[in-house]
Amino acid sequence: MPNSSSCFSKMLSVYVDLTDEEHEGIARLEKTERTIGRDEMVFTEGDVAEELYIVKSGWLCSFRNLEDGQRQVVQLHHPGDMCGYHELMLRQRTSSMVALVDSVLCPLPKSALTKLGRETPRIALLIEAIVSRELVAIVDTLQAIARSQALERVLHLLLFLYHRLAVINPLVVTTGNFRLPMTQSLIGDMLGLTNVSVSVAMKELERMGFITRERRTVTFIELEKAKERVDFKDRFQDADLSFIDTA
Amino acid sequence: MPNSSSCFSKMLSVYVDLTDEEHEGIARLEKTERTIGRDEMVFTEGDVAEELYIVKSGWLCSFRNLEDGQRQVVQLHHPGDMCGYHELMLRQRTSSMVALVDSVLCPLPKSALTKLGRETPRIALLIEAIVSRELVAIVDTLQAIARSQALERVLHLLLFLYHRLAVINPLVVTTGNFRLPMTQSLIGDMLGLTNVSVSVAMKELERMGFITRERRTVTFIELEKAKERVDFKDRFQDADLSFIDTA
DNA sequence: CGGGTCGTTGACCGTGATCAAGTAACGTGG
DNA sequence: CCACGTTACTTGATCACGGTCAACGACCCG
Repeated sequence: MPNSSSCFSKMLSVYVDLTDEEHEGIARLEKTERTIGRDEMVFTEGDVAEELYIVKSGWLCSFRNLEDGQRQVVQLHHPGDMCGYHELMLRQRTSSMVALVDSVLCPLPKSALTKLGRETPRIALLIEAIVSRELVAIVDTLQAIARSQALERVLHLLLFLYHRLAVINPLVVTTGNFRLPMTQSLIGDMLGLTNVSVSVAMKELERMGFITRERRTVTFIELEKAKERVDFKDRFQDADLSFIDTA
Repeated sequence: MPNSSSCFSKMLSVYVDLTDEEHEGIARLEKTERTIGRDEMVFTEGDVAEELYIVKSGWLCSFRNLEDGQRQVVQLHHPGDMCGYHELMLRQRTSSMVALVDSVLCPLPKSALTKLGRETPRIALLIEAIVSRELVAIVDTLQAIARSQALERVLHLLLFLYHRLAVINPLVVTTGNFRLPMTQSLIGDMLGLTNVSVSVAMKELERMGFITRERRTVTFIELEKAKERVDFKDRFQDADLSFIDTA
């Protein structure tokens, strides 16, 4: 399989030019594959955390089951993402991970990072940078939850997904639409809402002319107005990794 | 200044035994110091992000000013923390940072991480691990905000601070108390509440016998009951970094 | 055709926001 | 050391958003 077909390489290449050696290093990481069917669990809260994953294809979701029966969705994972690194320092999984659609993962042991650091230090740094950006994305979500109401929360999520998916699929930009394989309950569990308020919010977003919906496909009609409405910042732009080469 | 006095070394040593070489590597990072007075800004949203910091002493806080005049506190920084790394991959600061009390920082350029990766790869990995744990902490906050009410949110924050401060100051555990140099408005801005509900929540926590307050000092009376109440998980325990040495 | 999941709609209610007034603590200068 | 002004905290009244409960409708699959 040619290197160029690696989603992870593709994601990294958005930000730096990879050398042949680095391409090979990544290809080695993706040697093994694991196929996950829809609704299948990759791991469960409390499991011993030994691996990280690179998402080759599909959609996955990390979540926690709370004591009172509620659920908190922590993160969504798309092709090209690294995931499962929340427990890099911890013995046990702090969340469970489930596939929302049939997916393919490349598992790698935590120690692969040690190796990576020695052999291709630039990649190791890049991963560090990407983790830190993921942190910014989660803070964005936190802010949306803490400081805006249902409508804005839902709109923020849709905008985030639009921009995230556009990175690996330019079609999203040209058509303005993307598939959203999440139930409204799941969206609610991500945003601290109930399925009811998600339903109301999405209807209202449609009525206001921001989006249209067709089954599970969402189309943005007024992207710019939408971004303005929630003061959306695209963290996938504005990258600057020049520090990696100057040492 | 002897290496052992470095807060950062102390934090790292909690999890791995550092070699002399590694101690020296850290000491080099902390060569320069910058003193920050109370209420002084370290950097502001939109600034070009060129540095990271290690907190030598004090309390600092990262926050964002929202369009509508609200504020979102993103993170608190204590002695031994690394901070300012949210923008590792980004050109511009996504938040501002201010000192809550007189503080001392050690600034280091982003490129120091590149150097660190080459010279003391274990430390680089450790930093990576710590960043990922910070991510877990922020997810914990997100969960508290999204899925619990005012009383529980405030209690969660107090418990977090108790355990965080205990890492560097054993006195916190023996006395059960710590200083909280935050106004209730600031606490509200962290938890998505108003100063009013924070006030009510703290009064109620006192009435219920979880804590007592004396000025800005908080004392836990019923620590275990409190942890149970919010299902608090101490992320500063349960560390496992064995993967760092096996490569 | 029938069972199940998912989404929509409506009625009611509770938590916390908002507004406002009053109290306590702090810092500054006389 | 006190008088003053400022900031922080407390308390109460009102209101709105979203939760809860429930029923219904749409779509999917066997």
